[in-house]
Amino acid sequence: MLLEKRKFLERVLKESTGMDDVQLAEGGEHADLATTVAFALAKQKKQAPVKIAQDLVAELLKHPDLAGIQVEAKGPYINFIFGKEYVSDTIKAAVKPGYGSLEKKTTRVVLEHTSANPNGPLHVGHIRNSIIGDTLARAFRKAGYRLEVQYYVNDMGRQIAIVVWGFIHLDNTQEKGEKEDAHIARIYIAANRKIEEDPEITQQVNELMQLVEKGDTATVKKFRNEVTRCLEGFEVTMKNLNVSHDRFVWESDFIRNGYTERIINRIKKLPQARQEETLALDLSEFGFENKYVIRRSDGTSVYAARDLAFHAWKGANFDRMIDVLGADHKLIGAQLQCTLKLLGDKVPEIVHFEFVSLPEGAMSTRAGKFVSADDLITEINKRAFDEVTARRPELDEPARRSIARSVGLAAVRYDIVKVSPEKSTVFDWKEALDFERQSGPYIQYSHARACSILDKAGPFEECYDLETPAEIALAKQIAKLPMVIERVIAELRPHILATYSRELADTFNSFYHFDPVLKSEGKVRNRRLTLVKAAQNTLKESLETLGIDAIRTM
RNA sequence: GGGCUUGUGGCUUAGCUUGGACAUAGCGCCGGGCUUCUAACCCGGAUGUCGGGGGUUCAAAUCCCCCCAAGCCCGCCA
Repeated sequence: MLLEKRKFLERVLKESTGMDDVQLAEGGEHADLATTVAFALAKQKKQAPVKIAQDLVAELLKHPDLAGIQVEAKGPYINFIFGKEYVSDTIKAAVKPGYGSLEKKTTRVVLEHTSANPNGPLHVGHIRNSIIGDTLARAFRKAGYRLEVQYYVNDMGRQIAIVVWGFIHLDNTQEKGEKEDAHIARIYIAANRKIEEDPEITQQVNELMQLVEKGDTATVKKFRNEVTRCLEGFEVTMKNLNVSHDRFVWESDFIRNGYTERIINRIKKLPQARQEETLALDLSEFGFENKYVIRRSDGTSVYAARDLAFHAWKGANFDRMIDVLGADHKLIGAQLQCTLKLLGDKVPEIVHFEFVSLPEGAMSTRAGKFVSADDLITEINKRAFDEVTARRPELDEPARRSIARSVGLAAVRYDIVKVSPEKSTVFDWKEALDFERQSGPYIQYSHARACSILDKAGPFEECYDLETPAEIALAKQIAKLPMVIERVIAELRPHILATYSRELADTFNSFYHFDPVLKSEGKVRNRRLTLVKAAQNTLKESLETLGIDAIRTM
């Protein structure tokens, strides 16, 4: 497909020009691939770029391996346009199940995402992490990697101590039908109010934290109990979002199993270590101004120490580590990477995403200012159900509910994954509830249309020779999927797949409009049905990699 | 104060890592299209000093410098 063709042309061009960078790029409407290498050569050879392009094309035309590829110079640009064989090879590959998967690799990858503090329900900021992380996970599996997805449970933080304090000292009755994580948030918010009124409580919270550090059985049990309840709530939310983890790793385990002590001992030996009352690292030579504290003066470890232990453990068990973290972790992430490098350990690749805020400002669990993921899902399912009911009144209620669930999920996931991670966003109800173009449901709809055609068609003989502009445009869009998967992995940017899937749906809808399938006859009908099958399969593979249900009807 | 990220038509957004052919698309706006494979659709039109200024280059939304604005970060918190 395009991926192979690109690699092939890159090699041929390198041989022909002697250039290291052959500047091969997508040619837009001019070509399938194009190069501007003539400009660079112009300087070297002191000739006009147009002439160089012409000469290079003349040379390339003699190349035996380039048969079937149209090569032409358009001014200084050299365009490559692939012929029938490329199109038919694409369709042959794309009708097969699993299209877009890359070859199996032996690399073991561990990917960590979400890892929200268990002090309240997941909100629309947390699920940006979940959805970016889960989409990356799906892309890694599609790209042939061996992958384990982990959730790092922060079970010894101050926030959890505040929750536990609240459960001991405040009215902690759970309201009827109240979800575990919502219950915990309510107590957490109330406890924080009390602390504001009475600063003495902070002392009691500190005592709870010290008891946990010491491993006091009763207190540890209380912490574990509340955290477990909160995680149960998270798992319901994540299941509703098609997000899953293979393993939950508990922070406090890294104290108990001695890993934290072990890494602290290794850190002590670093030349950057400064042991005074505290153990800290001086990373100023790497541009970090403040000292990086590893152990408090009272001998207890800080979060950073446990996090280092966690990553040392991951590094020993996996070839590649990927963390999906909010932009607020940029500094500590960089300090962590720096320290692991000094220790000679494997360093994680960190994907940072910028914040999601509300129109009225930043979200805060403590202040109770957030839109929970559960509320979003409830609202969107309601909206989707109304929409399905209006469009498909003939379907029974369970069928409409099922479609609505998939459509709602598609809207939420796509709305979040389509934006580049480095962009901060403001949560907007109107946009989140939109099912029109540039939405997940739009892509699902194209897929459902393709399924509908195939269902009505009955058996047909596959035919791979395409003719019309709309057919060929669709085939060439289909050809890009493997390259898109590779780019998502290389750049760790899942929104690339979101953009691609939307463009694929656009191209399919244009084809659908211009080239009738079921009404055409003979060979034309067969080749269009084959193309529809290829498009349907490519849409399905793309949607599933985005974690969106490829429903057959809607 | 220092650091990181962002700034693209009224709103949202792709492209920026790898400079190159008329800057991507949606919403909204204007005009068309359902007795025809699902109109959650399609076709056409209007709308842009790519935050501002300077520089590098044959060529800058893309690279460099300065400035402005927004978000985030700078704890013996996690």
